[in-house]
Formats: sequence, C-alpha cells, structure tokens
Amino acid sequence: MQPCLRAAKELIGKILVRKEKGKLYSGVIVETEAYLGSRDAASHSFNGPTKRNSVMFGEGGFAYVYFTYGNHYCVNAVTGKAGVAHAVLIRALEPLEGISFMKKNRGTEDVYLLCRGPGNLCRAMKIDGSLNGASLLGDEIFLAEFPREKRIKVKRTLRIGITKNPGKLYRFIDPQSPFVSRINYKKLLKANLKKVSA
DNA sequence: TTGCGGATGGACT
DNA sequence: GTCCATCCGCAAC
Repeated sequence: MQPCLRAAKELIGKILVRKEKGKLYSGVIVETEAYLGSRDAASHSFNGPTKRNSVMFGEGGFAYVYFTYGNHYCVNAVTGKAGVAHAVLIRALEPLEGISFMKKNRGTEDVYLLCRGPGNLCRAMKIDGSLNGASLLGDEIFLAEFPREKRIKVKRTLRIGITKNPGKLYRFIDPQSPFVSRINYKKLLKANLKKVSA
C-alpha cells in the first residue's frame, strides 16, 4: 500500500493528545483521509507550494493546520520525506480526556458531537493556525498509542466533501464507532446495543 | 485590488 | 439524503 495510505490506516485507533493552557485533551482517532500531494487533485498541495501549504512540503511528522470555509480549522499529519507533500486529514475522534472542556469549547453537551468532523474536533481541542508546522512529537500536540491493543477492522470508503479526484477509497474509518462523521450515530448506537445484549 | 472556490457544519426534507 | 451561509487564501488582473 502507498505509504501515506498506510499511515492513514494505521492512525485509526491511535490517540491524538492536545495540551493547551494546562488543559489536557485527548481522543481516539476513528476517521482519517489521505491526500496524496502532486498525484491528487483534491490535495491542497496539488498545484505546488504556497505560503498556506508549505508545511506539507516539509518532513513528515508535523501538523498541517489550515483554515477553510471562513470558520473551520482542520488538522493533518504530514507524512513522507521533505518534498513529498502527502498528508493525513484527521476527521473524527472518540473523546477520552478533557471532555468537560470540549463541551464548553463546542457549546454542546452531546459527547458524540464533540469531535465529529475535522472542524469540530479542532474547535473542541483548541487547535488553530498557531499549531501549523508544530511537531507531532511536541508538547502542545502529539500522537500516542492506545494502551490496550484493540483490534479494529478498518474500513476504506470514499472521501467526504471533495469535488476533484473523487472515487478514490482514501478515507479510513472504524466502522464500529459511533463517533465517525456523516453517519447516523444514534442508529449505530442502537445496533451496537442490540449486539451487546444478544 | 478583486473574484472565486472550498479537505465544512448544521439545518432541513 | 439536499441546501447554503460564510470568509480566508490564492491567483489573476
């Protein structure tokens, strides 16, 4: 598998940790999308480097945070060597720590909505443009292994919200998780409940 | 300086 | 499932 796609798949089940003003936020990654730079018209880096996307052209292991639609930040993990502008968009998390602060930041009490969608998870965790270019091994934001190795049967699907280069199975989700965006999570919760009681 | 497009989210059917 | 408000970044002028 292409290395960036493999990275997107392997990020499912990892923990994203964010520290801000002494507050700790974390969540399990349940949804990602791969963007393959110069090979992928849907990628911000498709047309070459600009001031906005420059982080993607650097070494892997750093955060590419961009602002879109006038109100949302989205966070990516840059993958690959310098010059290869590949990145993995983190689209949804299952919140673990800092849930009370997330509720405040998002203005909702529904835990299933806190980190659902790339814009929402950034708002919940106070991720903004100041983290663009930050190391993903740093103090403010970093990735961690889930302590218990739980097997997730990762599913590949079509990417969300793009018009260029559609039809590629570059989105990776945990199909069991009710925290994935663009699904009827109440229905999935009910189905999971049935499975447990059966 | 300006026009346009967008890796969204939320409201609505 | 569909629609659309909203405003920054960029490229063209």
